[in-house]
Amino acid sequence: MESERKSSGTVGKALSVLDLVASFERPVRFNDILEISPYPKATLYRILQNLVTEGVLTFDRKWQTYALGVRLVRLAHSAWTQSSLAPVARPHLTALSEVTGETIHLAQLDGPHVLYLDKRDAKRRVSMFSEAGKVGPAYCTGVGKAMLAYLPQDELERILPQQSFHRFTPSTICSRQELACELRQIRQDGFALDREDHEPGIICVAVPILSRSRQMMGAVSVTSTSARTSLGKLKKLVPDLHDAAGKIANAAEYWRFPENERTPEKMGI
Amino acid sequence: MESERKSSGTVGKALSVLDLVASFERPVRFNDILEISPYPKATLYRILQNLVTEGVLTFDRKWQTYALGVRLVRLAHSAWTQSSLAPVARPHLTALSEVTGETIHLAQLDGPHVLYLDKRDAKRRVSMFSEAGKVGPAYCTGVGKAMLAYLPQDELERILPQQSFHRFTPSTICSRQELACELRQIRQDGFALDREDHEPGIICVAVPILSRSRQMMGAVSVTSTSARTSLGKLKKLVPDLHDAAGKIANAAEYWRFPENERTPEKMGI
DNA sequence: CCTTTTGTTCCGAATAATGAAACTAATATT
DNA sequence: AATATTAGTTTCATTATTCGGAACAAAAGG
Repeated sequence: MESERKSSGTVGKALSVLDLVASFERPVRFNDILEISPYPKATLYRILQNLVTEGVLTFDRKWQTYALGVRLVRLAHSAWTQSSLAPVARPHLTALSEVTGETIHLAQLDGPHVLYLDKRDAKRRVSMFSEAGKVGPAYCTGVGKAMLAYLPQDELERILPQQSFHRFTPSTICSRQELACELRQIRQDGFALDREDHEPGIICVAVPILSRSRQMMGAVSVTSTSARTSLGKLKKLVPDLHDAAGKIANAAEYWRFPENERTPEKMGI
Repeated sequence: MESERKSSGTVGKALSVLDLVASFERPVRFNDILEISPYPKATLYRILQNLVTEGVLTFDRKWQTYALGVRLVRLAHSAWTQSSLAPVARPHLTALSEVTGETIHLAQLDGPHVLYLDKRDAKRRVSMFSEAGKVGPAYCTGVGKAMLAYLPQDELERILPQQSFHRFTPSTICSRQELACELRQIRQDGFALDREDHEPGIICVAVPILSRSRQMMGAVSVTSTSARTSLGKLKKLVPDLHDAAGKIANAAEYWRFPENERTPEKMGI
């Protein structure tokens, strides 16, 4: 396991420690965290204690383990409601899943990662909490590539060095050069393909969600298996995807300020 | 709007500001936050900037608004997975919802609040993200009272002063004395009732989830409307609730450490 | 009983946060 | 258009926290 980059501010350090704890999938002991943390023992100790008293970490004194606290769940609910595309996108995802009959994903970028915010299963029609909040790599997923392709140059350059370029399958993109080339292609086509880049047998088409001012807000995708369908057939769904993405972008722009004390006109858009 | 209590540590302040932002249901401007914050302008400004650079808040420069960032959603997913009862309780909630045919809630305490972690609707069989993470008052909900009743004295005393005792309906409990009395009754009965305490027409039975060492871990409830059923009939479901709560507690104790490097025996339980 | 590993406390030095006030940029008012 | 008001940002000397090496304590393992 690698050690994270040392953050500067006090809150940055605290958050980085939260990330460390989150990187385990189980409650962890002090030493587990210490081993992968860039902080000296005493410092880490104090940060952990701090986080525990703030209720954002919990400490199980019986097993001497730390785990992320439920306070975060409450904050995340607000985040999901007030700042992600999820609530606004919900009806459109449902519609899309009915039209296509395939698995649908809604994602946004969280730093260098793809963060899934909603999902419709091919069978089950409803999204689940346990799916939202998952992260994946950006350079080798449909939604990830669709988003990277429409990111402003400066942000892209900040994010690219943080991609791992790990080879998951024979068709995974493994270098900045290849990726740059692929992104150009995506901008030309208006959609991104996942040709079993991340998981063998899993293919997908994704389109970016763009605001009227062409700002990249997220991405939607349709996923399937190469056994059930082909990339060619999936491509036929691109118009439906663009349609959904457009509707989501629109809905987001209009619903963001329900009580429009400040109308778009006033702000000069 | 009231101003929050000033937290001591640097991270505490940062978190309290996050709470402030979360307390709005929409993106907010600097001054909106300033008005309800206990911090001077410059201080709040710096804290906000910090949080933005950490990615835990986002700033929309077009509208000059702050909103909780998606980074929190990722952290919450880990919290939900590694520290809440939700993943472990899931199958048991499903079973309970099938037996009762009514709405089921799973909740834990988050400070003085009830935090809902999962929900099964009477109709739709699956839980949704938008439901998990919601908070409610503890003193006037079934799950809340069930949990308070089994809280250690010292923790209870820390939490009680933080209850608002707002009168939502004619039957809401509005004082510490009444509540203390009700909690005694609950400990005697082993279950809590919501007699339209919080919302008119909504009734519910709740039981605490207790570990083998009688530690309170959370609560489960069955909710219905007074139009459809009665408290008397709901009470008949108490055995099913206790059954589910017991199973959840068991599952939690055994599944908490999947790879038991440290077995309960070793730890001397 | 001793050794090793793991967790906790101390305290002077280093760093970061504080907040009043001055300043700039947007709106509103006359 | 000029002025007043409100909203947002920067500065800087002061103050409060955090840092982290090292010593200490407590378990776990021999």
